[in-house]
Amino acid sequence: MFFLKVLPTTKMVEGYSDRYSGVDAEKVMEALGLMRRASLLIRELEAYFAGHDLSQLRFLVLVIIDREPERASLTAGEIADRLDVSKPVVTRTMRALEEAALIDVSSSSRDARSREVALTRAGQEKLEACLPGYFAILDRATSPEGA
Amino acid sequence: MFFLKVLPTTKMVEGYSDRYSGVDAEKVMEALGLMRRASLLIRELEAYFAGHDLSQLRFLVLVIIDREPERASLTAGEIADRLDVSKPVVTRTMRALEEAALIDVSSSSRDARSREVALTRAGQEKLEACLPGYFAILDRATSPEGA
DNA sequence: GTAATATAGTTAGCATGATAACTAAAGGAG
DNA sequence: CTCCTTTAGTTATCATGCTAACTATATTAC
Repeated sequence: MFFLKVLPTTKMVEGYSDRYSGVDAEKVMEALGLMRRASLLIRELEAYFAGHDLSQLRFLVLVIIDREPERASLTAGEIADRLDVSKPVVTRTMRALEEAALIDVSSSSRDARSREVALTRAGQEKLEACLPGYFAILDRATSPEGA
Repeated sequence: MFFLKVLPTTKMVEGYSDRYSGVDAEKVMEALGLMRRASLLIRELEAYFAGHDLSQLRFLVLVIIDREPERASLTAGEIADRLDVSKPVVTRTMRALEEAALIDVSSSSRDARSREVALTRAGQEKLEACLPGYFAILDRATSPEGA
C-alpha cells in the first residue's frame, strides 16, 4: 500500500530527478498518483467487504469460482494461479470461506493431494449480495479524481 | 492489495453489470486495471526496498522528513498526518528506523508527549542511496503497460 | 487551582500479505 | 517395483496494515 497523503509536486520531483539521468518527472508523478488512488480504492473496498464479513481476497475467490460455469469446482492451486497470491494465503483464505460455509471443499478423486473447491448456495448468494455495491464503488472510483 | 491475475473481460463485466443500473463496464474495468497495476508496482517497490533493508513506508518517512528542509525535525504525529497511516504503524516504523540508526528521536521540549524525529547522517545517506532506483522503477512503471 | 476534556503516543491483538520448510501423493527412470 | 523428482497443500513464522484501549501530558472550564 502507498499512503503518502500529499504527493510531491512535479517541481519537487524534478528537484530530485534532475540529479538522476533519464528520469521523467511526469512519469514519476503518474506512478505515484496511480499508487495513491489504488491504495485509497483498495482501502474503501476492504471496508465495504468487512461490512459483508468478507475481504476483497475472499470475494475474489468467490468470483473466480463463479466465473467458470463449465467447471463445478476448481482446485486450490488453480485459484492460487488466477489470483497471483502465495499458496499459504490461499490455504488460509479457503479455511475462512469454508468456516463461513461459503465454499465446499472436498478431496479430488483423481489426485489425492488436490482439494476441489465449489461455491455453496450461501456462497453464491453472498457473491450476488456483494456485486452491486462492488461495481458501484468501482464505477465511482475512476470518475471524480481524473487521471 | 489486488492480485487478480487475469482481469475479467469487458464482456464479462457487462454480463454482471447489465443486471445493476447505472454501472459503466468501462469504468469498472479501468478501476480493476488501476488496482492491478498499482499492486504490481507496490510489490516491485517493496522488493526493491527489502534489498536496502527498508520498506516503502520506512523510505517514505525518510522522504517526508527530508523534504521539509526548513524543519530540523518533525513530530511523529506530523509524520502520521502526512502519511495517512494509523498512529500505531508510525510508532512501529519509528522504532525500526531508530534501531537501524536512520533517524534520531528525542522528546520535545515544548510538549513532553511529543517525539521529535530527525534524519541521522546514515538516514540521509540511505535516502540518497535509494532514490535513483526508486525513480527508475516509477519512471518505468507507467510506460510499458499503457493505461 | 482543580476537574473535565483533548491530544500524543504506546500496547495489545487481529487481518492479510510474504517465504521457508515440511508432508504426502503423483509421476518418471531404471 | 523402487527410487528420485515434482507437485499440492499445510504449518510456522515474519512484515505491515488496522482498531480498541491504555498512559501520560496538555488544555480548557469553572
